[in-house]
Amino acid sequence: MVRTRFAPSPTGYLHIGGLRTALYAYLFAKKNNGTFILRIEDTDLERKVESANEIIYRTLKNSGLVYDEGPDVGGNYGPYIQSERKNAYLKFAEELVERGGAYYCFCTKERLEELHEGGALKYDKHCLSLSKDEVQRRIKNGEKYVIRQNIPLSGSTSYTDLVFGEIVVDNKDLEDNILIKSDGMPTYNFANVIDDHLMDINYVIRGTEYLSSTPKYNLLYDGFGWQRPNYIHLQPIMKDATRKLSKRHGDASYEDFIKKGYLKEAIMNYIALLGWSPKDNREKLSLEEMKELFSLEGLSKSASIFDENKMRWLNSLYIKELTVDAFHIFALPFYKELDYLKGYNLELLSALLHSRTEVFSDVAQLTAFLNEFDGFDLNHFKNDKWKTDPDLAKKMIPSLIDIAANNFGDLHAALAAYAESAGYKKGQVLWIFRIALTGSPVTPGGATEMAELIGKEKTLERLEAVYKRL
RNA sequence: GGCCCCAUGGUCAAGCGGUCAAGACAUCGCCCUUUCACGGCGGUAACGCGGGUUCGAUUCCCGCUGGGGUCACCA
Repeated sequence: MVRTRFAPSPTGYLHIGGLRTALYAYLFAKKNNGTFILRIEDTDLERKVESANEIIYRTLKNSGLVYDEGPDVGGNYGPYIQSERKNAYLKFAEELVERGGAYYCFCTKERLEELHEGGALKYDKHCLSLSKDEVQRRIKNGEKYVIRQNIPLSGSTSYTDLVFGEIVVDNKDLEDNILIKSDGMPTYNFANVIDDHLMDINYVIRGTEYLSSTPKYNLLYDGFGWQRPNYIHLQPIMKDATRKLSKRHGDASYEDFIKKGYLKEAIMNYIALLGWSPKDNREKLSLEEMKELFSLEGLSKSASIFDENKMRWLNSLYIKELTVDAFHIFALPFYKELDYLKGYNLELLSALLHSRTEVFSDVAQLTAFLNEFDGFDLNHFKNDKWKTDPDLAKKMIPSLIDIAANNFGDLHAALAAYAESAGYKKGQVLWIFRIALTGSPVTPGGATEMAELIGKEKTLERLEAVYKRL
């Protein structure tokens, strides 16, 4: 039975990199009919952000990564928040001390600093030599202490990572890290191992920042006589060639992308492809399909750079699959942001925008011409293909006004008839009509569609205004 | 700096000793067209460098270079 876990620390919003780790852990579990667990790692009281837990629950649920066990859904291995498990850790640490895998340390911050300033690369095991009696005495005296892992000075520790293969690290390169802090809380190093064991996690999926420290954790498993889990380490998602995607630099959060008008299907689909590819190289995949196709062999050993362009493309694919009605519901909040849209037929607008929108926030750009009409560049009338220019526009517009005033109900036919009788190409008439009406060479639809959207009254208003400028 | 990891087009990526080195995004061109977009077709563009091993290396080994990670009472 496969049991995987996603174990974020609640320090803020959930960003794309963390979400992808969660996605892979989820997919691997589901692919193997296993269990996916959420555990909150909040042992660092100082960095803890109160609302962060809720954001994590919400993001995971909204994005479709339903966890089988977790703080807010329960399970047989609870509690699922480390701060609520505090009492358990010390007991295990004490057991490990008994077994020789750890020891009490009373060294002060000052001594540690001196040590480093003296050129020491790691802790010198100073307190390892303390006798049991002395340790007991000093604890009784109320001296502050930590518990450190006792790592052998020689030999090496290795393990097989499921994506990177065998990793060997010399024990001398490992430090006697602190397991229990002086505030009584465990460090990540310790809590992580204890909880993974207690929760029967047998596949640990996490970022490569742990790749070379995993031997330390394995030594802990060994020290307790526990079975080591399997490890799957993931390379990070990068912002560019040298920088990791980070919370700091703005918009790497899942919820920010949703706010920008990305569909969750597109986000999940895209991040799945950043570091993994299915056997058949398909690119548009639903969560269900990913569950089916997921395999460890498809995981990449190198980091990948986040490319919003490609996510936009995927998003446009998912938007096109929406019905116009569904599109309209998604678009509505974005329309509301745009005051100038008041009074327009928004259903009609949605129908026009549906095939032209990659991300919903694009609607501002796509409809800008409705707001920025006055004073547009008259050179837009110039079109090489249709051989039109402002002069031709000036000549044509009085007739166009006439047609719009009298044949608005059947504009297209009327304009076509006019073109024929006046000896113009239909394209010429329509180009000039559209520019005169919108002031923009790029519009979400043709001349008559724009007229329908803008309405008869305003159409006439705009045509006349343009004529005056010419 | 020590240790660990990585290295195919601008980007994501197939490839796992013999390929004209896939595909996708982006980009460019053409077609379609009532503009734009959609759609269709096509083009440009890659194995970091140097040694081995081999009849033959993008693929295996070593070194270099480049990049990342890690060396906390953070996770």
